[in-house]
Amino acid sequence: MIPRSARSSGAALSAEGALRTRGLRSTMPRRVILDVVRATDTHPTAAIVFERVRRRLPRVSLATVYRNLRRLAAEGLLRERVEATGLRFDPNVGPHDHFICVACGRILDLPRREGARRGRAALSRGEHVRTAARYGLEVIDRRVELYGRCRNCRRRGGPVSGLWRAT
Amino acid sequence: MIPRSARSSGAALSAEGALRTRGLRSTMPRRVILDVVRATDTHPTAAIVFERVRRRLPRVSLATVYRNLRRLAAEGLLRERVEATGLRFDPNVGPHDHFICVACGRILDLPRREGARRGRAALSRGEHVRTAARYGLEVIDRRVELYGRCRNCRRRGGPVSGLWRAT
DNA sequence: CTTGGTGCAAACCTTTTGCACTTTT
DNA sequence: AAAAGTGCAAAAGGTTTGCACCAAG
Repeated sequence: MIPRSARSSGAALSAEGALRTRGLRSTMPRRVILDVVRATDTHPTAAIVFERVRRRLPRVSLATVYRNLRRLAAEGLLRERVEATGLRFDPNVGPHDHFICVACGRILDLPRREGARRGRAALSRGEHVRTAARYGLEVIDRRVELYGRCRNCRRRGGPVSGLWRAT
Repeated sequence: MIPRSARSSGAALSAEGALRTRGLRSTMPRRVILDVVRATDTHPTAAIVFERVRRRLPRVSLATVYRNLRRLAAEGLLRERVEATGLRFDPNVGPHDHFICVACGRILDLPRREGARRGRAALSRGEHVRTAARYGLEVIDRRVELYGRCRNCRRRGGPVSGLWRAT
C-alpha cells in the first residue's frame, strides 16, 4: 500500500547504524530483532518475532525479544501497537493509518492524505484536528484504523468473520 | 463533549428494558453491571466495574463481570475497546471518536463530523473512506483516536507525561 | 574495567474456563 | 422443569522482573 522504499524513515541505515544513532549498544540479538521486524509488513507480535529470531539465534530468550522490542519502540526505531491479540510491532515509523480486513484479518498500511507534507504542519489540517480545535484541544498525534473488507475478500464475497470484534 | 442525553443510543431504556430488547435474561448482576457502566464517562476497565458492582452486590465474582461485559458488548449495549492497560467499556454505542490527553490521561468523547446523518451513509464521506476506496477497500467501520493535551493541561502548561506511549 | 545486555525461571496481571449450584423464564 | 446465569477456583495467555553470567564500549 505504501511503497516499500518509503516505509521506514531511517530504514536506509543498517540495523547497526540505526542503533548507533540512538546510542544503543549493538548486540547480536538486538540487531537481529530489528532486522526481523524490518523485513516484515504484517505488524508481527512478539511471539512471531521471537520465533523468527530464534531461527538465526537459537539461544535468544523471549525476555530479550520483549525487552528489545520495547526499547526499540521507545527509541523510535519501531512503532508499538496495542491489538486485541496483544502487542504488535511496526517497522514503519512514519505517519500512516491502517486498514484491517474483517474477513481475512490482514492489516494494510494506508498513506496519510497529508503525507506529502512534513512535521507538525501536516497535522494542522484534516477534519479531526479541526473538530478537536473547536473544543480547545491540542492534537499532537493520531491513530486511525479503518475496518472493512479488502479487495480480495470483496471479490470472493468472503463473509465478515468472527474475528471482527468491536473496535 | 457529547451531550449526555445523546451519549448512548437506547440509553433511554432502563437496564431492564434494554436487556429485554436483546432477549437477555434480566439477572441482578447483569442489570447492575450495565447500570454501573452507563453511569460512567471514563471508559472503565473490568476491574473498576467489578469494584463498583461489588459495592451494591458484595457477592458477585469477577468472572461474572467479565462474562457480562463481554456479552453486553456483543449485544451492542456497550462498546468494548482495547487499550494498553486492558479492556475498557464504553456505554456510548453511537458513532464517535476519542481524544486522549497525554498529560493527564483523560479520555474525551468527540462527536463525529457526520454524526448528524445515520447508518452506512454516514461513512460514505470523509477523507479516510475516500483514501481507502482508492485502493478498492470497502470500509465498514472506523476507529479514530487523537492524542494531545486537553484544555486544562494546555492552560497549566502540564508536560507530556510518561503515560504517552506510542499509539 | 565498567556498564549494559542476556538467558533462565519465576512472578504478574488480566482474562477465560470447568463445574456444581442457583435463578430466571 | 429446562435453560441460562452465577460463584469459586483453577488455568491460560501474554508480558515483566530478579538475578547471576557475559559482552560491548
